[in-house]
Amino acid sequence: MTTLSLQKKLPEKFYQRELHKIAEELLGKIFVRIYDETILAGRIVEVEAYDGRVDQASHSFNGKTKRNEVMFGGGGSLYVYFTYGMHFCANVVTGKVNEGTAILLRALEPLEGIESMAMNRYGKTKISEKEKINLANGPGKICSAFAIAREENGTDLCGGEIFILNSKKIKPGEIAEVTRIGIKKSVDLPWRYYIKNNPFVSKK
DNA sequence: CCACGGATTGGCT
DNA sequence: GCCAATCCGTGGA
Repeated sequence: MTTLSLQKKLPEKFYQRELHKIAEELLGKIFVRIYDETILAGRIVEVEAYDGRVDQASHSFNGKTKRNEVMFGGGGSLYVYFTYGMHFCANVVTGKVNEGTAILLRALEPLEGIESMAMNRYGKTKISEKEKINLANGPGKICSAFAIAREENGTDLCGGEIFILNSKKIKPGEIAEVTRIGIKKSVDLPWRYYIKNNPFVSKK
């Protein structure tokens, strides 16, 4: 193992704070899933914030439904949804109960369990550098590589086999704050955050 | 009840 | 750069 084991798991309190503060702090942290006795891990390099109180692009904007109820459950769990008939996307739920805020994981830099992630996504263990770049540089790709699907919706990030490890904060100057991708509403909110010059970011 | 379209991806032009 | 693939939650009738 690497230095991963020296890092601490982020506690519930980390998630029960202000959405955008958490979004920026999530950059650089390590998203981990223990899956089939293998450690899968990637550094978070790109996220997007969604706030149903003011943001029409958020799934939670029109209030609680069966689909989005996890988003209203308070910080510290994983909100997974199915879209375009074929992809899953994973969000870190933030804030207080009934707030309806979450952070979409948009890109990870693969760190551990790369062969296992490659098998999940490409059906093979040996991949090229180009395939490694493409392993988790998109919200649907993350879920494919980490085998995250409907069953993982609502997973507690503080008590199970999916969690986030702490790491040094990324300096403000290293963080880009730009508009979000793939939405039709609230398109001008600069709520996409990524680590500047990181090759694993989905789109510059 | 039914039609619409989406927080995407990858392949083809 | 454009568009098909492929479900199903959601909202309007």
